[in-house]
Amino acid sequence: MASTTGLRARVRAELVQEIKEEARRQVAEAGAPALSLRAVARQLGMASSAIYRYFPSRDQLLTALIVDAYEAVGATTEAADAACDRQDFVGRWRAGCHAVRRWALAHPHEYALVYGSPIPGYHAPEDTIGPASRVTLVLAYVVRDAASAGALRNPFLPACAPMLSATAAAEAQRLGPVALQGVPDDAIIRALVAWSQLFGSVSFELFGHFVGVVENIDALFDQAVTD
Amino acid sequence: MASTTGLRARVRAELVQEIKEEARRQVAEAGAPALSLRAVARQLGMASSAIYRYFPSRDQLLTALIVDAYEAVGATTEAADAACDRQDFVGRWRAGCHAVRRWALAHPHEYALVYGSPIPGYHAPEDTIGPASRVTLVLAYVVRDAASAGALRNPFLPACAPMLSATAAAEAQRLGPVALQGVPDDAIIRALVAWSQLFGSVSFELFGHFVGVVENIDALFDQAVTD
DNA sequence: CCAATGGCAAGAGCACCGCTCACATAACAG
DNA sequence: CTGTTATGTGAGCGGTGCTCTTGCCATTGG
Repeated sequence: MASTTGLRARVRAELVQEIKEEARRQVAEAGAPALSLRAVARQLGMASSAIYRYFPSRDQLLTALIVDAYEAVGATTEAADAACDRQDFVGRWRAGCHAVRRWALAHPHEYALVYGSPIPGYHAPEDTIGPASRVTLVLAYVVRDAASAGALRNPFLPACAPMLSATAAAEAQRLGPVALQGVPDDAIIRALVAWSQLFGSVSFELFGHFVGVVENIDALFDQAVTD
Repeated sequence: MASTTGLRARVRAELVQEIKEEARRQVAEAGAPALSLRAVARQLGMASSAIYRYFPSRDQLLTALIVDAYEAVGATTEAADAACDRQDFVGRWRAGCHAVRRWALAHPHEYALVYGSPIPGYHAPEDTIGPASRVTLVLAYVVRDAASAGALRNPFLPACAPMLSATAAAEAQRLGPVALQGVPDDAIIRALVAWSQLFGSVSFELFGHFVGVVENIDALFDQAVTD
């Protein structure tokens, strides 16, 4: 059992990897719409039709890239969080947010792939929601840990909060059964707001609706919104 | 002088309008990438090459649609703001935000066109920045009016604020020379954060990163972030 | 009132795209 | 060794954006 499977399966896996690498290179260079199966095949020195032995369609290839991108940003965010003092909740939160932003600036096209406009006819298969929630879970755990440590500031939420509680609980349930147990509803909502704000500013920065400011914006944002 | 220009120019303008309408229909139906000049020409009963008499390229057609979309969302936002009591700053702010969100939900593909991932090789020409700032200006004016009326809450910004002041002033200058005169820097920054948060949550909702909650999220968001 | 100019539509054509299919070929299982 | 199965090939279909030549016909100048 020198090889986990036959030789054939191994070279196949390698080729799948090569195709994805070349495709990722093209996406990083010219964006997702410019990804061409024929160009990938040309670059790899094979017939264009051979690609279809490994990916049944262009969309499936893109899906694979999307999953990889989710995993990549999730991994860097987890790493940034793991490098922090576990009790420094503010630091962990900021580290996570900055990791997301840094990754986005380093891989703008891949960021657009996962957090930009979706492919028009595209519906995400189930394989993507797991990797997609990795980065979300990092921040959710920070909030949970802070809550369980009693480090969350007093709520200053207005009167409309009660009607939100039910939906907040449902949202927490969807995110992950154990992610947000025992976290006050208002904290969940504030975290949700902060979470969408993070990706809003990153998108604005990346897509050119901003000019400068943003490093400061990001540094300010978490300090103003979470605790 | 029954016609502003010759008859020829008028029928030309009509045809330009027809092309844009059909193109907008296609974009609204299947998204920007699915826009096909040939399909537009087919629908209009003309040869595909004839389109190029009116739009030099597919990108130019898309640019025209982008400008129109900016104007549309800007107009509805302005209308929503104009319908409010001028002194009800919270109400004006909320009305503006909800107008943006309502328009986005009604025209998801056009929203993606202007606030989603940019076309990869695309650089916005100058014609777009004017219409683009219409909706921004509405909210900026609300902040300015609230500031001049002294209705802004006390700042609760942390120590990093000073270094932001210069960039905030520059940002305000860029936005429009008269838009944010006399507004405290910290208010500008909070407005900027709120502004990106608005589009962040709208994008999340539209692009499927949310499930429910969002109506409440939006109602909550402005109440928590501005005054 | 006629003729010339120039905007306009049409169609063929180029290079590219995603994708399919029939066919050769190589590696595997028995 | 033989049959099966997975893999690579090339032609081909219909689609795309875009260019170019050709010819029509309305507007305009004389």
